[in-house]
Order: sequence, then structure tokens, then C-alpha cells
Amino acid sequence: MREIEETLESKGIRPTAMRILIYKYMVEKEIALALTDIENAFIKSDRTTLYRTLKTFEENGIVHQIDDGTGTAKYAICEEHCNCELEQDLHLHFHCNSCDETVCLTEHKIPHINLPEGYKAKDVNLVVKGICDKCSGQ
Amino acid sequence: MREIEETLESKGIRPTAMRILIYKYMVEKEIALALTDIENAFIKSDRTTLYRTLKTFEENGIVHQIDDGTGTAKYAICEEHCNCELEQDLHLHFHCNSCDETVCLTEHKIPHINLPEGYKAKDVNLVVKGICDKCSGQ
DNA sequence: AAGTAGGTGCAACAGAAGTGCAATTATTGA
DNA sequence: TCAATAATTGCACTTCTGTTGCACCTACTT
Ligand SMILES: [Mn+2]
Ligand SMILES: [Mn+2]
Ligand SMILES: [Zn+2]
Ligand SMILES: [Zn+2]
Repeated sequence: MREIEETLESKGIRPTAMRILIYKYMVEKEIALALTDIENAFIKSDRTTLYRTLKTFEENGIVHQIDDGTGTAKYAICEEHCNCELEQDLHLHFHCNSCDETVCLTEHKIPHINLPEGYKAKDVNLVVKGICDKCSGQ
Repeated sequence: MREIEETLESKGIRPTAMRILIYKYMVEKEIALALTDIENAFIKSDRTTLYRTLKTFEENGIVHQIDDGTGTAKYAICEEHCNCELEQDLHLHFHCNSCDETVCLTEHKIPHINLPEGYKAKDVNLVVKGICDKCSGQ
């Protein structure tokens, strides 16, 4: 708890009760979460607060946003020393068509992509869809 | 014109006036288009018609849908012998942060991605963002 | 020409994202 | 300590994209 407070403070944001709870929840879940997911977990709090909390987290490099192709944005806690606010977040994401969960595969970095003449890459997004380990293990 | 009719018929859909015009428009544009883009180009036609036309096109392998990370779906004409209805569409897409256009880089196939034990890939989406050739050439 | 299947237009709805403003809570410093 | 100030939260409302139901129209079939 104290640890989470320090993490938030170290990233320059004030560790309010709400923020600590949301951070804790996201760490425990281990999968990427949509605003709606968090909304359902914190029914006593307002959507806008959760929305702005995620935005603040993102702006301060606490979470990164993931576009997994489902149409709704997902968010996941950044790794310890990730600096995705500065550079791009290089790991790939996996979306399971069976359980509908999206996870960060932080160990799996995105390979270098070469582009035609004149194109300059700033960011790369790689999402693999299929069946996750939990679902294929049945 | 006759050519477009034949293309549509060969894919099993009726070549109505509307469909021919939309197909023609998408071929000429050469970039991936959102429903709204097409809507603005065909103000006399209804959103729903355009929406369902794109859906029909997609279901019959005439266009493929692209999620470029902007939050709105884009559509682009499929290559001559692409069979993205059956397998996944393997080329990568590029979104320019300057002109906001998304293009298919059909020559650039997505490299093989290896996944952790238990994960099974069915589809891969790779989007590179940055500055396109037209915009960097200035 | 009548019947039928497919295509189109209108209206309405759902969900996600985003904004303005007032109320509340936390921090500052006199 | 306590008023002033700044940050955070909650409520209401809007916009945008995607989607569906239903009625009407149009084009093929026999
Ligand atoms: Mn991630
Ligand atoms: Mn493409
Ligand atoms: Zn799964
Ligand atoms: Zn450009």
C-alpha cells in the first residue's frame, strides 16, 4: 500500500485513495482492462473519475493504452523501467478470441520492420489474436 | 465500369449502381477509408446503405477492414488474388501522423511472430505509425 | 405481370469517449 | 489554526461510431 503510494508519487501524481485502489486493482488483474471493466469493479465511483484517472496514469507513464482491435481501449500497468511516454512501447499484445482477454507479452519485443523509401516509423502496434494458454489448455 | 461489374459479380454480389460507385471511389482513393469518409463523398446516399455495402464487400473479400489505432475502422480494396476472407491478411498498414492517412503496404508482409507456450495465433495486426513518404518529402 | 428476394432509406438505439461546471477534498502559507 | 488556493471528483450532457428494425422500393424470376 505504502509501496503504491510511493510509485504514484515518484511519477509525479498525488496518491489519492481512488488512484491507489485503481492501481492496486490493475496490478492484481494482470490483464489489460477497459474503462468499463474498471467501472464495474468500482460501482461507487463515477465513470469520469475513472476515465480521468486512467488518462492521468497514461500521461505519467503508469499505464499504457492498448488497442487490441476490439474497438474499446484497454489499459495495462507499465513495467518497472518502461519509458513508453518517451519512446514507443515495444512489446506485443495478445487478444484471446475465446476468453476475450488481452494480455501484454512484455518479453516478446516487436521485431524491426523495414518500410518503403520515405516512410519514417515513430510507433509500432502489433496485436496477435488467437487462443491463449489458459483457453488452449482445456 | 463493365470491369467493376464483373469483379463484383465474380465475388457473388449484385453490381448495383451504388456498389459500383463506392467500389470505384475506393479504388481511386488508394488509401484506406472510414465510413465517414465515404459518407462525405456520397452525401446523397444514406449512412446505413454505405455501412452495409462495406459490410457486404468485406464478407465477400472485396475490401478488408483495417484497425489503424485511430479508433475508427478503415476499409481498403483487397489485392487481386488476396483471400483474406479465408486466411488472415498478412500485409502491414501504415498510418501517417501528419496527413492522417492510412495505407496498405501490401508488399510488406508481417514477419512470423513466435509466442509463449500454449498460445495459438489466428490473426495478426501490425500497424506502423509515423510520417509517410508524401509528408516526409517536403 | 405478379411474386419474391434483395437493396435502400429513415428512425432510433447502444456504447465509448470526451467536456463544462459545480461540489468536494487536499494543500499551502499567513 | 484557518482562510485562500489548487487539485480531484461527481453529475449532466454531448458527440461520434457502429448497429438494428422496419417499411418501401427495385430488380430478377417464372
Ligand atoms: Mn502492454
Ligand atoms: Mn490492407
Ligand atoms: Zn483465453
Ligand atoms: Zn502523410
